[in-house]
Amino acid sequence: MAYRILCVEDNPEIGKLLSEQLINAGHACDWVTDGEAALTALYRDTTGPRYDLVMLDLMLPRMDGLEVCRRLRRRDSLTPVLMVTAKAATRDVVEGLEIGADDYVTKPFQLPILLARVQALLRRGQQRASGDDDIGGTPPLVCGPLVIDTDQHRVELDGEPVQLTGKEFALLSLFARHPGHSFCRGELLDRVWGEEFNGYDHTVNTHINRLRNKIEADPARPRFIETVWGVGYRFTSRCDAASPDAGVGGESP
Amino acid sequence: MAYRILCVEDNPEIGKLLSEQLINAGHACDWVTDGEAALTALYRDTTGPRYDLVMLDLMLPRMDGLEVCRRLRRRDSLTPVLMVTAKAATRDVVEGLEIGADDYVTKPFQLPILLARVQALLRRGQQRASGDDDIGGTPPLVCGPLVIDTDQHRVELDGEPVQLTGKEFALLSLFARHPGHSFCRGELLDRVWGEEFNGYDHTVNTHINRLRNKIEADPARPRFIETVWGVGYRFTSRCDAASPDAGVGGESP
DNA sequence: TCGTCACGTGATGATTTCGTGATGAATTGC
DNA sequence: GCAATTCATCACGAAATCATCACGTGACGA
Repeated sequence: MAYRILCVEDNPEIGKLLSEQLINAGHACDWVTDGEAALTALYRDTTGPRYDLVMLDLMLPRMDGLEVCRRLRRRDSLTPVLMVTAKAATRDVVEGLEIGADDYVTKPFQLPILLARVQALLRRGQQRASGDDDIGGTPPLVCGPLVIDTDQHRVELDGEPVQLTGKEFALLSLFARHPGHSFCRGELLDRVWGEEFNGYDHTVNTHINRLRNKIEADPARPRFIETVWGVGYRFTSRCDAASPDAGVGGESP
Repeated sequence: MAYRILCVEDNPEIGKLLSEQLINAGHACDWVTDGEAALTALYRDTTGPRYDLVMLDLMLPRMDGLEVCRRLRRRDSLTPVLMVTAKAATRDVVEGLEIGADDYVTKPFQLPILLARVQALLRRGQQRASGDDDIGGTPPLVCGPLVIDTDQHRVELDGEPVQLTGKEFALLSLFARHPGHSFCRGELLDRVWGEEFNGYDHTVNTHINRLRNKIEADPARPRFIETVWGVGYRFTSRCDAASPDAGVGGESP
């Protein structure tokens, strides 16, 4: 799938090579040659992040790459930054990473490695980007036997499709994006129903109940959605208890 | 900021070095020495993701590091993986990243760089957990073998989850946030039960008792929650007092 | 118009947690 | 040593919390 990448590189040979390769890999790549142009490009659109990844050289005309990164991070801590530079000293690498880079590659680089690192960053960044309202292009979320495709609004359990209603799907995908986090009922109402909804907390119970009946082998002993007493509910990524003796009424406290 | 890290490394020198350094940096680090143990540790019976980061050597006994990563990714696309290995060939790096690693460091490594990369991954992973919304953000509280995660409303002892009730959890996390401080019963009632509660002081006793039964190996000789005679209770300040045998360490009998 | 479906609410029974009293053990002060 | 506190531990009923079912409503399409 196509991602938007900003390449900041003053060396024309390297810049040309990189943008060609990135476009070749199927991405949309803009290439600028100095720090101020980089910031301009990054902030051109205020409605959302303009790029899914920034490749940043450090020694740049008009504004240092570190400074670009610093300013970017001041406004946007999400867009992944990959520093590509000749500065290979230990303290340079550490400084770059501490300022907010997500990865750091020193020149001369192996092109395949650089591209693989780009892919890894895009993959990771994309998962993060899937907020509560899902935009297209998000890869499915895999949680053990559960596959949740927010894009297609589809859920599979052990390869079998599961039919969920709107609220059930919204609940499950919220849970799956925050495995382990304990949500209280009010929080769930806010995030799934919307803050303007004012109904009863125990509406959540009913929906959790219906959801469990669809995805749990034994709804009384839920494997995915646990009850946190006095708090709310929590999604589990306890994937290993796949099927050894699921459903057998053994009592092992 | 304390995070939970799993270090998979069969070389005892490097494993020791890494886990020491990570603990030194304030994290909770478990160290295993082969691939199967890694998977076991990752998917031990538990709720939620067990670790915030996995450091993975590739050449391992019993199961290849790549295979570990592959299997992990089959069930969990979120936990960040940092490969640390001597395999430095371009195709190795590319393969590792493609399989699902988020970063790849070759041996011999510069320790400061490695630690900076760990920090960068944790930072990114934390945002991933919080996403565009503001969920999460509170790293777990680590007191030696005790890990208290307010976010997930979860407690681990020596890596094993401990089931606590609401009051028990509130008590323990209050204690853990003030190690060494002696709380009298009235103070505990005020801060855990609320000032409007008017019950008996010795209600606290019962809850401390129940709590000890769950987290102390020998409740009669408490390691965490000490009794201060005539005053109240105190959480041990020697948080690093790991249990002698059930530690994070490798397999040194 | 009717049937179907998703959803919210109420009611009921089951489960878990909580507070209290009672009793025995540990500690302190004399 | 001995009495007086103070604490640990256990059991039990009350209260809080949760699971489950049934029903009514409104939306939507046949």
